[in-house]
Amino acid sequence: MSATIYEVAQKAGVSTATVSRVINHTGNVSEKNKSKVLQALQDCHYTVNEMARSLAKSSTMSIALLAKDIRDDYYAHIAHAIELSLGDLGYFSFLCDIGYEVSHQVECINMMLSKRVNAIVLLSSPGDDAQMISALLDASASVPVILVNGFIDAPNIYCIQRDDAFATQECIQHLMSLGCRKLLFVSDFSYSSDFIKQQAFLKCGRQFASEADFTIYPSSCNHLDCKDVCAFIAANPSKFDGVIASNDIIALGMLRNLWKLGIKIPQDIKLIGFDNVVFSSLCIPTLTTVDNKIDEHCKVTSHILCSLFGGQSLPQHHHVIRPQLLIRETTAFIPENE
Amino acid sequence: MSATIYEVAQKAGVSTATVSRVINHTGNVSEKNKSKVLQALQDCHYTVNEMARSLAKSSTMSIALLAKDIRDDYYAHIAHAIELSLGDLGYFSFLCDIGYEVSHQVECINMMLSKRVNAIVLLSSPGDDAQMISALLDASASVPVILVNGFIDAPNIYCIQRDDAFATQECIQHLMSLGCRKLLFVSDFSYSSDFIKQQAFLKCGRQFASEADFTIYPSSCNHLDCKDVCAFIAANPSKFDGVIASNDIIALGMLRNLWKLGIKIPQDIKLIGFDNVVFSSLCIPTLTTVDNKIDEHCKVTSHILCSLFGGQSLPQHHHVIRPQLLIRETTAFIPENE
DNA sequence: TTGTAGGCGTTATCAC
DNA sequence: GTGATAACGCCTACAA
Repeated sequence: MSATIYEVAQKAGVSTATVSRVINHTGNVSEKNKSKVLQALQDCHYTVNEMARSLAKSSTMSIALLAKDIRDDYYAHIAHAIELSLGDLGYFSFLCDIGYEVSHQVECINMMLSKRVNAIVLLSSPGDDAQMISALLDASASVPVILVNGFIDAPNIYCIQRDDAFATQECIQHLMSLGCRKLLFVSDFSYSSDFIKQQAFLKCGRQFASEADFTIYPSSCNHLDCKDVCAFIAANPSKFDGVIASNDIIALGMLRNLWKLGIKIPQDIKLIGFDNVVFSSLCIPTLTTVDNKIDEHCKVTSHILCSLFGGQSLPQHHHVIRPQLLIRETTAFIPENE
Repeated sequence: MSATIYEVAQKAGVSTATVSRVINHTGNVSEKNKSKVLQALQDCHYTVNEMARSLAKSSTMSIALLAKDIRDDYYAHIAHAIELSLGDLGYFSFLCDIGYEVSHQVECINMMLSKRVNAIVLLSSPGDDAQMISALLDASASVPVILVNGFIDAPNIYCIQRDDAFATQECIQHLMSLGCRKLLFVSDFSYSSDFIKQQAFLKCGRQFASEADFTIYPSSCNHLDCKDVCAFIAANPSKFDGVIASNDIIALGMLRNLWKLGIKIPQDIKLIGFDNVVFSSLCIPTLTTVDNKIDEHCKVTSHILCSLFGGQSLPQHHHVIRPQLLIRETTAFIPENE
């Protein structure tokens, strides 16, 4: 148990008001009293009680970062950057795992309201669950809500969205420019972004219906069970010439499994992933992938929060970030006569 | 601004005590009053103020998880698991980035004390900085401190350490059993565990001095600039037959770069990494690596915290976890006559 | 079963 | 410059 301000005041022979002034550098205190207080503070091993302080000031100077799964590299990076930039502003931010279960997610949001945080940043799509959306709307009534990769159109909710549809289009255009005409989309459908990519893929399919084939692999895949897709591809060797995987882990799993099946990349099939994980540039051949522009996410998020706390109103509630296609060896151009 | 308990009491026509009883399911309240309160709670959009509650109960039911860098997969996993198991106990835990700068780390620890958390879990070695150790000792005077991969011998400090020396020994034994006699250790020396591995490597070097050569690559390496080591190896083709990299990223970087230089793995050189990252089983050839047994870390950490909060005293303050060598293709045995 | 009132540790507004 | 003292919102004996 740390000492209270009373004990310090008593030991220093002054009032609690004076002690408070010294602690917070507010108001004038005579040098003599100041040093007495400083000494007493030391002697008592005093640590301020933030509960009491927050209660008295009715402000916590804290921000909650909520993620479904902090093990996700993408969100860990964003969280890290936000913590840094907000720390500079004097705000304390912390990260919470809210899990995949909606009821628990809602509980966490309410918990944050109980803790009287100054803002809630949701690092992941709220999905389309009505309960979750309603919880966020409720929250936005008392505190600004930032959605990183989600969208809710409401007064106190600010959204930053990655344009996955655009990125998917870029992938397709790239593949087609290389001569691919038989495209396959593979995903584990565990993120809402997977569906956005799928929709964009289908849309391009309709757009280019006369020029190329667009297929969606119907089962969910991850790096462990991508053997099924690969076997499927190997069984129909001439059916596909370009594959888009919704993330690098799947792509890398496929890269290995297709290699084992004797399918050459990029000669036989070209392959693209998403996320630009470290290993995408270490594999053989290096993986063409999409960079999520995490830095930009962070910049925008920080900017929103800073403006908000700086008392400025933000006209723009919806920010779109365009990912960038990184062309590497899995989509290298191979001249026909080779 | 959420309503206070007073407003709810007034609206329901009861006292604040009754409202509090309803909120906390403590004490008996007549059905009639209960429903009145419940209704008022709804009408006022009441959210409990945790600051006030914590102050009154002088307990926050919360635990701080501190990490130098939450982007580190290893710690993100541990943090995730701890959050889950503590949530079941009714404790709220949150993760904070404390950065690499000692002064900031100390600040964060003190901030946690101000917040009156019930425990501090440091997810990463405190290093040997005197300031940091002193801060942790101070903290342990008022709250239990758990060190995941660190060691300080003090009453209220509990330590969980990964036995990296043991793991390194295992790697060396494995390589020697395959006939390797010219071993190289490569690291980026950014973690304290890197030094432990290096020490263990040197110790084995002395132990097996008559049988084999042990070399430590003097510069710091990561996946980007591991080209230097690889060039060095290529320039002295017969000088090394086994490489231990202190983490998988370096190992995977080397795997690619050695391949580009025409050095065959495992035929020419055998390679081992550390951490068992996802891609270690997706690369070609698959990487022999060391699994950190994250699940065990979590189990032990959770167990310590549960016992502590359950009021039990823990005789054992130091837990050691043995990593496990996973033998894969980069150390496959190649018969001599092949 | 219910209400009153004191206390949790700070901050901040007054007088002095 | 300094010191009472009233908030801040909630919990919990204690009394009724």
